[in-house]
Amino acid sequence: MSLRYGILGMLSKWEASGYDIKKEFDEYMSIFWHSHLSQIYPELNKLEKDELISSKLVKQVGKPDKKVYSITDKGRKELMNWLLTPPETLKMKDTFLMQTFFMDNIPAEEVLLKLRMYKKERQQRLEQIKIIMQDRLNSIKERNVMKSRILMSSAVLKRGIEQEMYYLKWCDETIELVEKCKFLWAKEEAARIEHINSQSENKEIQSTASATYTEVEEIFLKYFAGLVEEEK
Amino acid sequence: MSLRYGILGMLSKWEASGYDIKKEFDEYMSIFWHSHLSQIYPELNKLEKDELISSKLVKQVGKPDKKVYSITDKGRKELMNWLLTPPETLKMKDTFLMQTFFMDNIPAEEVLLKLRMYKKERQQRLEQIKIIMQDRLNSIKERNVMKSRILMSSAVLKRGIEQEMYYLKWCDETIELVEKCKFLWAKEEAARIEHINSQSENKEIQSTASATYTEVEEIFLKYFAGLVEEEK
DNA sequence: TCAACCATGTAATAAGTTACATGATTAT
DNA sequence: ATAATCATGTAACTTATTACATGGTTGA
Repeated sequence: MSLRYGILGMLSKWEASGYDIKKEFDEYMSIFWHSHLSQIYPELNKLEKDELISSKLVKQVGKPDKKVYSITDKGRKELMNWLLTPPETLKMKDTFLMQTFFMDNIPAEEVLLKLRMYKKERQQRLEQIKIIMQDRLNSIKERNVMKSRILMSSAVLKRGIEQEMYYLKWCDETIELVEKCKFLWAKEEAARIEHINSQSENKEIQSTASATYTEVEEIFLKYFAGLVEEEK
Repeated sequence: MSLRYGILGMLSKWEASGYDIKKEFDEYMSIFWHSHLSQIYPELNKLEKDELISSKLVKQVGKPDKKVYSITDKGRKELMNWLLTPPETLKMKDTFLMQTFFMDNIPAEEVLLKLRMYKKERQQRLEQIKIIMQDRLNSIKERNVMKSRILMSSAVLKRGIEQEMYYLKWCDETIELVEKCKFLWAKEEAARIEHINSQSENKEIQSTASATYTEVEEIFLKYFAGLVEEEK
């Protein structure tokens, strides 16, 4: 349902074609939403049928013609109505974090490799979004205008940048954690091999399979510093 | 596709029923994923048909019987394979941020109301997740064990807490920003009314419709402090 | 010349959500 | 009494993704 309002909101700012809207979803709006063209085009047709938007054909030179949509009064009312409605719960689908959650199943070196690769991905994304922000801030300064619209979209932009910044920071801290604790994988692997070689005394072996918390307490507390309330 | 591996990964840690898995998705795993029972049950059947997991019926007293699933060797191999695979791109669907992006369309007081309400929601979620973390950390300390499994799930937990903490901080800062800048809404509203009353000189009116950047520069720079690189 | 961009769509499939169905137990 | 928890599923529907289809222009 929200895609509908994402498009409607977008058209409350500027007139745009389906293609334009997709670009906005990929750039600025990618902080909170994403969508495919094959979903946007049918949705635009539905919105037009419901008379929340209207279209006009614009002929272009050197480029294919395009259908430019604008919001109607009815559409504006519908948008305002939705804005006063409680939001749907946040839906996160973070496959990388899911993999991380289960990464004890692969060797420590592979874990480090994955974390470093992902860090690069986040870093690139942060650079992208920082460029968008600099451009925006410069344009506001140059034109010397400030509107509630600019204010609210800037707030969202800030959230987007922070999200990336802190994800990146987490990557760094987690790489450090795994580097300091990779002996855990070696210990567990050794215990597994021992377990195969002598299956008779498996109870004794299981107790040596894991390290004690005391061995990593300092590293662990440093990793969680600032998040845990100190108990007295 | 990832739900499949979420379940498989879950079963690489403990044996569980569909109902148990759902609880884990709602609690610990909610940091990176969510799923309904009506999606989990069919997926479990598929996984069993593919021989990645196996089930046994466990009779219970005072409770309905349950089907407890465990991962097979084939399943463990499939999981490891997936773990070495690049993750799908992060998919965020944040309806609240979407609304925020378009909130210039509703009065400033409504914006503040929405921000304050959402802040409470995030706050409650943070409290929940902090309790989960405290329980986890205490149990590790008590039992005095440390395994790579605990390490990796703790890393994910940290990310979850940070996410909530910084979202909450953003709510606070954005509430402050809107409070300081709510005169923008009043100004734009006044200009709109003037525009209706005298449609002849609309060009002149549009120039007074928005405030200048200079009027809010100090507030704006404070809001973005730490995110923007200073230009010399 | 080959990829990328502009531009709009449909069709098939996959994934996710809500509603329906059943039924026992436990806590308020 | 009534709601919540435990437990497993199916059916209908909505949403999202990938593949297919078309075709001109621009830049490397």
